Amino acid sequence: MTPRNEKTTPNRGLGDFLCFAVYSANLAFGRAYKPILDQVGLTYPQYITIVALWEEDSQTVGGLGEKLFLESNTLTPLLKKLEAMGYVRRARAAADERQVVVSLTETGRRLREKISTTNLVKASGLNPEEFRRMRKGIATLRDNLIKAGAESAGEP
Amino acid sequence: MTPRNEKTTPNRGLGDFLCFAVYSANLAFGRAYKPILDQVGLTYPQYITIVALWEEDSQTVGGLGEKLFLESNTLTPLLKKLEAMGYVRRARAAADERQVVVSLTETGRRLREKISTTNLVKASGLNPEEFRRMRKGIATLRDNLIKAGAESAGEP
DNA sequence: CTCGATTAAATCGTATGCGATCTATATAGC
DNA sequence: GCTATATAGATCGCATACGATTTAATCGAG
Repeated sequence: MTPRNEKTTPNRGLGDFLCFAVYSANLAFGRAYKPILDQVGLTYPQYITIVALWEEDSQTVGGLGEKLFLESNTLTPLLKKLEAMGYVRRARAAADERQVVVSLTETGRRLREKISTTNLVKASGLNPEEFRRMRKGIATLRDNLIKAGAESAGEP
Repeated sequence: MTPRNEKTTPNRGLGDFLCFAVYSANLAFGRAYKPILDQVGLTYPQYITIVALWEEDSQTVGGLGEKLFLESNTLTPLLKKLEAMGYVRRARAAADERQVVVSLTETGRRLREKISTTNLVKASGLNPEEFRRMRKGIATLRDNLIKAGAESAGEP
């Protein structure tokens, strides 16, 4: 019934999967950052959250989630840990008591000078131009995936 | 003491971080795969593990871990779930009882025909040539990060 | 003004990652 | 052949992700 069957499902290995390249590169980044972040007691996702707050302080949990592509179920526990460490404050918004505004403490702001990632940029092995192209390409890929998901979910 | 202080820590936002592009793209891939994998009851890491077994069946836990960049502490529970679902078998190697060999069941092999990722390739928005370049670029980036980590850890 | 619908966080359960440790097996020296 | 060491998985605890639900506050139609 199915002669020449092998051709229907070509023998693609892990190395042929773009998703695996991204998956494994993400693990590698987390491991590369670890020795640096250990010095200030941050995990990798906590660090990314701090970076978002350096860029714009005093954001709501929802606003932070939009930028980080995370929901409150992930962010709330993470932010509580950052608060317990003294890097951020969490306060209900006066205008809308449903919202929680997250702000950096002075200690949180000072982390910026304590965390140097220049070694990591070197470790990437990319020159500034390659670095920029790669970053843009991956961000576009991400946005394409999100857009396609939104379209197939809701109305096209 | 530190005049012109702003220049020492330039205002880089999330969008300037290659690591964040990779981090968020990885989340996006997991979400894009979800509706497809839900049909066969697999999670995204479980799927990647199955792909590794399609490429080469009957691997030890350690061998699988090398290809997936994962340790036994992550793989063992995942493989037990795949075994409970009937997609793989786990058996101690006769030659060396310390090793556990993981093999696909017939059901596990048949998943290959049931999971179609052509829609996802389209969703990436990349033509075959761009797709290939992106995949290679990210894999190289990953390998550079791993190499740099190994060098700074052990002897240079 | 009031009640149903909506929205923002938080909570809960499950599944990864991963450091640290444990157990069982295999190997090396003597 | 016996013991010390090394190796392969497994176990445990903690920190994300995330679907589903809950709680509390706001909004809106009447």
